[in-house]
Amino acid sequence: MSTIDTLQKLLFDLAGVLPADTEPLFAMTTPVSLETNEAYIREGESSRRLAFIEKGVIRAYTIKENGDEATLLLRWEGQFIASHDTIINRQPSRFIYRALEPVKLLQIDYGVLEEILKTHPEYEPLRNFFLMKMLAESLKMLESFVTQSPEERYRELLSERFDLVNRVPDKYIASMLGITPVSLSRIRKRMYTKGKQ
Amino acid sequence: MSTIDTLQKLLFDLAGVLPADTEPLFAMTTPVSLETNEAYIREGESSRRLAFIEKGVIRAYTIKENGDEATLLLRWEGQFIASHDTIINRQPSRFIYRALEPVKLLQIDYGVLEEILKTHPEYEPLRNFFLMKMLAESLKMLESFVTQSPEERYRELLSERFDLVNRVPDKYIASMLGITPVSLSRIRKRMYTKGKQ
DNA sequence: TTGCGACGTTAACAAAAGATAATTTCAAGT
DNA sequence: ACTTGAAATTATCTTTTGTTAACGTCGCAA
Repeated sequence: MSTIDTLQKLLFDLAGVLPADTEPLFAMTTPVSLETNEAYIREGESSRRLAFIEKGVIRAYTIKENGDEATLLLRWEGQFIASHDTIINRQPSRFIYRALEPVKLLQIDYGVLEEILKTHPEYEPLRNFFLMKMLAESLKMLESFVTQSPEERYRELLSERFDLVNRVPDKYIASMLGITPVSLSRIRKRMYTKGKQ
Repeated sequence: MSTIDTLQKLLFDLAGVLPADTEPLFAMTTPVSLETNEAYIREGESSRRLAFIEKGVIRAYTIKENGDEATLLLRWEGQFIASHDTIINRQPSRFIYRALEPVKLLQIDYGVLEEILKTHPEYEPLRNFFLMKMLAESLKMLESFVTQSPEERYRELLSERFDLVNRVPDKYIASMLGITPVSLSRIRKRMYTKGKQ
C-alpha cells in the first residue's frame, strides 16, 4: 500500500472522506527523500514542516549548552514528524531533525495545511488525529520518566520497540532514555550477566 | 474577568467568534467545585472530562506497581485539564486527578464537545488550541528530562514557577522531577549552603 | 593491507540518587 | 497548651550514574 493510500484510508476511517475527494489535500503534498545523516530540519530554521514518514528513521535532537547532543525522540515509518517549535510556538526550531537511514517522506507545509482546512473542514479530523497521537506519545514518554528507572525504561523500549533499538545506535537510545552511553552499556551488562530477564 | 469571559475572549482571538455566538458551547458546560484533597477523576474512571481551571491546583498522578505514587503533572488556574487516557486512548484512566487546594472548574464532557463541534465547526480552533498547548507543555517537560539533571530541572521550575513550587508540597514536586523527596531535600541543601545560585 | 574514526565496552573514581529509618518541624484539631 | 500526624530534613549505607580515559571492534577508505 502506498503512502497516499495509507493516508486516504486514514482519512476515510476518521472522517468518512472518500479517496476521490482528497485531491485538494494531496495536491499540496511533496515527496521528500533524505540520505543517511542528512538534516531534514536544521537548528534555527523557521519552516513549519509536517510530514508522514513512509520509510526510515528520523532523530530529533538539540544541542545542550555544553555542546553535547540530547535526543528528544525518534520517529519511523507510519508516524508523523513535525517541527514542533515552528508549528506550535512559531519560533525558530531549537531542534535538529536528521535522518538515521535513507528516509522517504510525504511533506506538507503547516501554513498551507491551515489554508486548506479553512476551505476543506472535512479534513479537520486528520489534524486532530495527528495532534492527539503526538500528545499521547509524549505523555507516555513523560510517564515513563516519572514512574520508571533508566533500566526499566530500557527494558520497556526493548520489549515494545525491539526492531527500533536494533536499527539505531545505542548512544541515541541512551540519550533518549536520559542517560549516558556508558550507563546504558552498564545496564546492558547487568541485564545479560545477571539473568534478571 | 470571569471564566466564561476569559474563554469567550480566547475564542474570539482564536477564531473571531463573537461572545454572543458562544451560547451553544457554554450551555453545555458545568461549573464544578472541589474541596482540598477531593478526587476529580479516579483511577479506572471512563468519563471523558475536559475542564478549564478557574482557581486552584490539580495534581495528576498514578500508582506504581510498588504502590508508590508518581506525579505526572500539575495544573493550575488558567490551564486546561483533561483525562487524557479516556479522551485520547478511550481507556479507563490510569491516572488520578486530585485537588491540592479548593478548586473551581468549568467542565465539559469531551463526547458532548465533539457533538457540538460537528454542528458548530467555528469552535474548532479552540480544540486545536488546547491540544497544541498540552503538546507544547509535554514536549517541554520531555525536553527537560533528556537535557537536564534533576537539580537543573528544579532550578528551572523555581525560576519559572516559583509561585507554584510554594503552593505544592515538595514531595509532589520531587515526584514530578523524577526523583524522591529525600533527593529533592538534598538538592535544596546543596543549593542553599553552597552559594551556587 | 593498513590506518583511521566512530562506536561500544570496560575501568577507576567522584558525585548523585535510592532505600530505610530516625529526627525535627509545623500546622491542625482536641 | 497539648497531641497527633504529615512533611521535610538528616543520617547511614547501598546502588546507580556521571566523568574521563583507555581499550577493543568493526567498517571503510586510502
